[in-house]
Amino acid sequence: MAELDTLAATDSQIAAFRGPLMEWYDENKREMPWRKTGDPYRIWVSEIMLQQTRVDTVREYYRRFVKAFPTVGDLANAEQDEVLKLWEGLGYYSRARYLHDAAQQVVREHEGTVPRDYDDIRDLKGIGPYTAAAVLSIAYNEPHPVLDGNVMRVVSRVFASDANIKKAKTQRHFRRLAGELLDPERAGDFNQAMMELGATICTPTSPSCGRCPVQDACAAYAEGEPEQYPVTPESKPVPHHDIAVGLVFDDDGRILIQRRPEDGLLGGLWEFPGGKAEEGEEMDKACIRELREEVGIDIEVDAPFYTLSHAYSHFKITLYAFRCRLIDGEPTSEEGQPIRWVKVADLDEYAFPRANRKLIEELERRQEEPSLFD
DNA sequence: GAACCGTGGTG
DNA sequence: TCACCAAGGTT
Repeated sequence: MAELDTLAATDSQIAAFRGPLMEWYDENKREMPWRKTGDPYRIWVSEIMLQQTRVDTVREYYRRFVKAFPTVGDLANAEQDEVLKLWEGLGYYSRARYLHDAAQQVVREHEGTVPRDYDDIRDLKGIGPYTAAAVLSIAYNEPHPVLDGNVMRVVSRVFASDANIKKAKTQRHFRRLAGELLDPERAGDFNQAMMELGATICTPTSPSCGRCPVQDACAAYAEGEPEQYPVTPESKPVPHHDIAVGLVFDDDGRILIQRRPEDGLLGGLWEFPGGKAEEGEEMDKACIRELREEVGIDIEVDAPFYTLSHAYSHFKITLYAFRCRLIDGEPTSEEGQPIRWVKVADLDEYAFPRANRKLIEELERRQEEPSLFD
């Protein structure tokens, strides 16, 4: 096994890689909405949405987003609530907040033009090494190699490197190797070709080496077991929490919602108030306690409403929702966490997390069938 | 360096 | 069913 520091692309390897990859890409590239434009702003939007998110998931979100905000200026002038509503369901909501902030920064500091300089674009919130290289290469054809999960897998196989891809040192060398393979004349196409190869041919399990255009340049293929690359460390156990939330109705049939703090999990989204149950605590008691602590009201639990399981990025929950009535107190808006009474029909105007959306769907279902509302 | 940050598809 | 993981970035 070669050491990372001595690993390098040979001339023959580059020759067997660059040309065949580009030919394959020209013949096989998939159609994507953001490939119909040369607008650096739209390419930027697409790359933010594509972070840790599949192409097929992004397509529709992208279309709606650039229709609502055709230019950097339009996005900069938008309200955060409007941006988050368009991001609802896509996940990693800090991406939307950062993109919104960065658009205002581009208007303020760059006259509304996406920077072409690496350090300048890296200064924008939400743009790291990958996105900077992606936008610069695709929008401006600047020769920066991208290193995403696909490229990491391709590089680890081409060079048969068993280095841990979670380590910064490994990524530094893999980025260098990707740069050695890069076609400097067609940087944007080359980067997209690398990612598309990883997504469609050089897949994590059972790669299609028989259809691979760079088979002859691949050391892992020569070894016979490309699936053993890349090497990743074993994952840790995922924690589980029980969550109690209250569907609190007032006398007019409106329901109480609260916006989450800007930072952290689901930041800036609206939700039904509630929180984590304590060890051994009954869920209805947890609901009463949380509503007292979070919004300063006394409520009575009418009935269990719905229970669901949900997985977040690094923990899992079981969510217990209860139908509640306001007994005493006026809901108080904590700092940065405004509350609002909303008609069920108007809940669609707000951005909610998925788990809450499931509750809303159930609410709407039972409103159409009042008999289901015990 | 490592924890944190969503969601849906996949085998 | 459930662990894995996808065009990563921030703190």
